Amino acid sequence: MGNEITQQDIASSLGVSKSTVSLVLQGSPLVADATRKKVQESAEQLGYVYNRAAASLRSRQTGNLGLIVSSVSNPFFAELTNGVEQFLGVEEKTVLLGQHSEDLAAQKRLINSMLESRVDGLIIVPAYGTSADDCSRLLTLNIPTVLLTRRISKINLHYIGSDNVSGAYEAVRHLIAHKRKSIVLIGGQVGTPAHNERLEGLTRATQEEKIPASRVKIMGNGATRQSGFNLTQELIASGIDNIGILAYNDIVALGILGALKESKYKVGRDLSLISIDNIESSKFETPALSTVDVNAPELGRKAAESLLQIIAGKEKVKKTVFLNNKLIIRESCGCNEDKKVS
Amino acid sequence: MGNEITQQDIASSLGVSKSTVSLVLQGSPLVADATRKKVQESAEQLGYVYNRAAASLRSRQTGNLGLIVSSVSNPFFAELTNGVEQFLGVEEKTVLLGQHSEDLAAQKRLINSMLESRVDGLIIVPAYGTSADDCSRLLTLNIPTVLLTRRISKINLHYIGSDNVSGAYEAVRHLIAHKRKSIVLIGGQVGTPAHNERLEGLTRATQEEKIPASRVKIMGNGATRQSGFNLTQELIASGIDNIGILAYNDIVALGILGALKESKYKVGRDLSLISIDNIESSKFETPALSTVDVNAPELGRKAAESLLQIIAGKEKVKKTVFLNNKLIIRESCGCNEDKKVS
DNA sequence: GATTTTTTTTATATCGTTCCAAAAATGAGG
DNA sequence: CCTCATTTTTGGAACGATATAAAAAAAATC
Repeated sequence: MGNEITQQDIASSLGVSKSTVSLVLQGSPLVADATRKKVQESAEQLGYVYNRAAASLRSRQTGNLGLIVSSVSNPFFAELTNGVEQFLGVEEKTVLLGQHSEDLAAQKRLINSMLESRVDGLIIVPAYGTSADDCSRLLTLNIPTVLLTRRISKINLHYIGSDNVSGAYEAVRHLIAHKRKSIVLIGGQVGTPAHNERLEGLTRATQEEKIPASRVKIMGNGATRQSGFNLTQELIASGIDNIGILAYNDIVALGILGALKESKYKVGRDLSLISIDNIESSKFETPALSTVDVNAPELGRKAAESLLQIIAGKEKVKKTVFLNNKLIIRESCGCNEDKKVS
Repeated sequence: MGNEITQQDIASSLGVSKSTVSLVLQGSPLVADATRKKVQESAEQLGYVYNRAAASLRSRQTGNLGLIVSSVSNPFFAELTNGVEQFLGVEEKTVLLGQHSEDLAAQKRLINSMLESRVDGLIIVPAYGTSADDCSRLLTLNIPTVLLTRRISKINLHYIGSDNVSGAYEAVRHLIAHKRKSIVLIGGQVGTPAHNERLEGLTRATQEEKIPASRVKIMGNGATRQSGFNLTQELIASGIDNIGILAYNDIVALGILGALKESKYKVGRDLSLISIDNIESSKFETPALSTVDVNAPELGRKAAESLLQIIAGKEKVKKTVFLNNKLIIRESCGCNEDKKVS
């Protein structure tokens, strides 16, 4: 377990001061080239490993960034995580990962743990039901924070997400273009900003197209595959007639697909289904999912990029950013069954 | 950005020494109950946040553990990550996440970054082609390390993985029980330990059942959905007749399924398919995948548990642990088509 | 060669905690 | 009340780096 090599050891081995060594290892331009080279060689040769904890104690920057998501087993969050990690890896930052599984207590523990680790900043997909209060710590401590894909009302924090309203709007317009007579929104946590926004887009489209409210149905709650399955079974039991389904997200859509597979209804022909997210596997389903691409990896990258900007002090004012999304037409809407619809 | 609250501040506010405060916050039993309570209340009231970097500088324990996987976008690694994180979260450890995407240089950067963060230990799913040399740093620095699901030859490190040999063996025996006349192994990185082991299990089964070597085919390389798709197209072009396919893993199997969907062959009827892993979505595919359950979350948990043991000094001798797996019969093998096979 | 300017190096204090050994307080036994 | 054992508290060094300001060395100017 031989004692660790420190900058002092390098300094001693060369007869220079540890200040000089520190400067070299920080990549400072102040030190003479010849000296720099000597130091680097000695560091290499001695097997020196930079000690970030020690450095951060004095410099007040850890290079650690926290990422808190629901669960990486959910492909959407996995893609988000992937995007974040990809960007930050290149920037030589270290990612502390936490998963709250929609448990507020777990989320609280995670945030606290990351504060103890003195993360320079934090990217959070807040758990359902997170209140402004739950984030008060972040505000009083003034930790650079970006909320990702889920907003919290009455709180002044940066937010990056997809434009849910326009996404849902485009999707529902397309459903209606397929001559579907009624529209059903399946899944999602009713009352959350994300659900409200999708509902708003849906409503705007149905109103524009004069679909009476009686022909619009909202079926919550839950954003899992299982809940998509269950809700659809309910729906089938209550009777389906030429409907257009907007799935809260792809995961829910997979459950919907599963339930319909066991029924007499054929997706695309008897009904149209469009969801939101465009996770990687959605194009491989049968039928391939028509879905609104929110580009999760890009969302992750943008959040990470944004966070670094905030940390660098270049974004004083809290911003809310909606990334554009794009309706991807595949099979589940019915575009391969009847004539294509623009 | 008001200055931070330190243990000294708590101490001053109560007129005790910072040593006492430190003891309380470490949960030491040495301090009197009344004092403990005072300190805890004051800490709470002042909004104190423990500084782990400072603590670890002196105590030489960071509570940070590194996890390096290929990519969390791959559901198998996501489930592994989930298991690890779940276990360590409860143990109050912080997980530093890294993804190498099978890039050796990236992996090297990640390992180095984690060493700089002074992780107490490391769980690694090594990138393809990782040599003993690439891990020499870990050995000389004597960092507690667990290799997860992928072995590296000629290196003395703890390893936890699934029993590939028996998994492949059981799967292939089942394929043969379905009266499939030839056996094809699709996907995987040929030459890696994991591939060799699965091949060994396959070979043992085919030899036992007197399938001549001429009726056994190995199709590498690649462990992605796309490679499964491509290899299967090749296979179809070269002609299929009553074959049993062992897919290297579920992801590859998804590609295989995709390619066959476009062909005249029906999985289960014209051929049998069994894969390895049992990722969550495999039961939802059409047909549902028959697959060898390796229980990825459990592998992750066990790796984490094991790592903590090693860190605690309770596992001096390097161990290689194979977790049991279990063949899960669903549809893709054909058990729903013809009579069930035991 | 003396003076000024620029480049390079360094000494010292400091970050917030834990460790250690010793001091102080408390309790028990006579 | 004194002694001894036990419990509780404490001061100060230490961990390994960075920041700061000043010193030393080198280069430029006259």
